[in-house]
Amino acid sequence: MAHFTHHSEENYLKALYKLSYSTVKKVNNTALSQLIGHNPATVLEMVRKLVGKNLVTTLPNKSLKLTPSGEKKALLIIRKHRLWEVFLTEKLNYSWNEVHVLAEQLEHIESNDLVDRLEKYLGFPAVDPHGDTIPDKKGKLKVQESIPLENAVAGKNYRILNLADTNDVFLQYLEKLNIRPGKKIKLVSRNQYDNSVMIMLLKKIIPLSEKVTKNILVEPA
Amino acid sequence: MAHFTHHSEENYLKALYKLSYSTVKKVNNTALSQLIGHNPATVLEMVRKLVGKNLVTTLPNKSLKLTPSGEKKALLIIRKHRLWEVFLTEKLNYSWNEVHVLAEQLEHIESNDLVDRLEKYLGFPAVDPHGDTIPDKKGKLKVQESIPLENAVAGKNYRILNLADTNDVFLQYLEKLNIRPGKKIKLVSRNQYDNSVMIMLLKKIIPLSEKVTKNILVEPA
DNA sequence: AAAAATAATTTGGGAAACCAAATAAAAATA
DNA sequence: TATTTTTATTTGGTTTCCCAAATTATTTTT
Repeated sequence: MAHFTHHSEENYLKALYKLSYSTVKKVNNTALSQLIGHNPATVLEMVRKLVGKNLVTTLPNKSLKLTPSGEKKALLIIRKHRLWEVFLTEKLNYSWNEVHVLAEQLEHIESNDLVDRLEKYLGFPAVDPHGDTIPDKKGKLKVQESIPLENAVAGKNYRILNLADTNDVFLQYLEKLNIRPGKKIKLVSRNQYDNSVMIMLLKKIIPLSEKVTKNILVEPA
Repeated sequence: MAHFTHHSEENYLKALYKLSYSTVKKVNNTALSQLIGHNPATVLEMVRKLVGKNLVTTLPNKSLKLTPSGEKKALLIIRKHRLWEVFLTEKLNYSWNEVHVLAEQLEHIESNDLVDRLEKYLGFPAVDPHGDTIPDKKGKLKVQESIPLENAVAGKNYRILNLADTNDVFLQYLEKLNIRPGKKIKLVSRNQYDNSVMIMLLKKIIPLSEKVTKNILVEPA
């Protein structure tokens, strides 16, 4: 039986992925045990199973690493998690700090097609409510370099990277507002009615229309 | 740990609920084993556990019955199942005959709040895509008085409520004819020879065999 | 009622995920 | 380097949900 094996297995993969990008000096059995809150013996057992499935490798110094296929699996789970989080906040009005627990359950629903449809339904969001980028259906995570300000998250800080429209009027308009690549801003709020936003730049609040936010590329800062 | 115990348990409750409203003469261990596809020994074990939790009782003649609290639990699972089915068809464009498998997974997500919000988001639908009524958040199911189209009266208007056969071929046949729960039809005439009927749907006359009319449930409209 | 058929129950296992406690190995420190 | 501390591994459990095969009711049929 397929059972809910995958449930546990997926949690291990996700944890290993997290650790690999965390500040933990060494991703070993102890670190993994602590993160997922299971006994080291249990963790060892599971890791061996994952090694057997070619999802994880243990380096000579005993630190753990996802194989390419393991990493892909992890990213596909993270994709599900983040898309469900978007759904919960955007459609069901959950606040962004209460969605995590629910998404932990939803991420284990077995159907890639379902998540692909969900993504489409949500309008292909670039980031989840926490501002983390969402891997694509192949498990590729775009390096977070640039997202349109349109898809940015209220309350977060950003650095302006690029302007996607070379129209002169547009550029001069931004210039007057002191908006240009390199500047640091905070997305204060978004108006659901017309998708305009308020940003804060150098202590000043500035309103920007949807058309403008579509053409300002930023990165989290 | 709470684990996924509930997952299996919930399936048993749901199965018992289904059986109690089916045409099965006696809801006993054998019937339950066959419906859920598990070994009789396994089923006996689970039933005993459920009896211990006061969710099921065994009558002196060994037939099984849900207690009030067991039935409520069952109905709350069915509520989740049906609301998720509505979501999948209405929002993610699944066709109504492919949502069942996915809803089987989604119905086990633990959060009543989530389903309540989902219900609100979907506009408090009365029925799922198959035409089955959705229990309310207290586990109450409104009774719908439906009659098979077979027994309907020529010349009267009806609304299709439900389809009594889940056979795929049957469902696809109806799908092609645009016949599904919610549609309004008129019974134009009945052929005494073979008990076939003519119905009118959207100005078009459609013939239906006796076998088909036995499995289409309608209410006067 | 006796035989046959059917249903319920018991018995002995199995796999998956867990754990605590003991031991072995490795790393850090004195 | 010797000692201590930390980490990895082994060993011997546990629980949950599942199975097949044997046994014991219980019903049905003859």
